[in-house]
Amino acid sequence: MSDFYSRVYDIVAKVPAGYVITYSQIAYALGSPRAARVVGSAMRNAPPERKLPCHRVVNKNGNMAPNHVFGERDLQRDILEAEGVIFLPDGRIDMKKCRWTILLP
DNA sequence: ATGCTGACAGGAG
DNA sequence: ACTCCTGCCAGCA
Repeated sequence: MSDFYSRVYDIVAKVPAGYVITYSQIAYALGSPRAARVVGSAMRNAPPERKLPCHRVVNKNGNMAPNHVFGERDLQRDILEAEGVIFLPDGRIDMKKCRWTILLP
């Protein structure tokens, strides 16, 4: 596993239940603000043994990853709702209230 | 080894 | 407001 991926996982692991974080936030925290895409790849290749809360990683619009990634349609949404994440009437996450801010070293 | 792809996002036209 | 182009980096053909 690359160092970059490991750091991504490390950050994702720190996101508490009831909050979400964006791909770009993670990329920024890693020193590569434009590597949001790589963060997505990292999630796709996420090692199950780390039991990462990948459902808490969303895009800046407050939308979750395409349904096909989690297998079942809208599964990610169900999990997030169960954790206390607030959804807007249009089906997007209320980023204003649920966005987690990374504690920078 | 070379090149294309992708759970994204920001800047330019 | 919307479309296109580019950055980033591990995987896979």
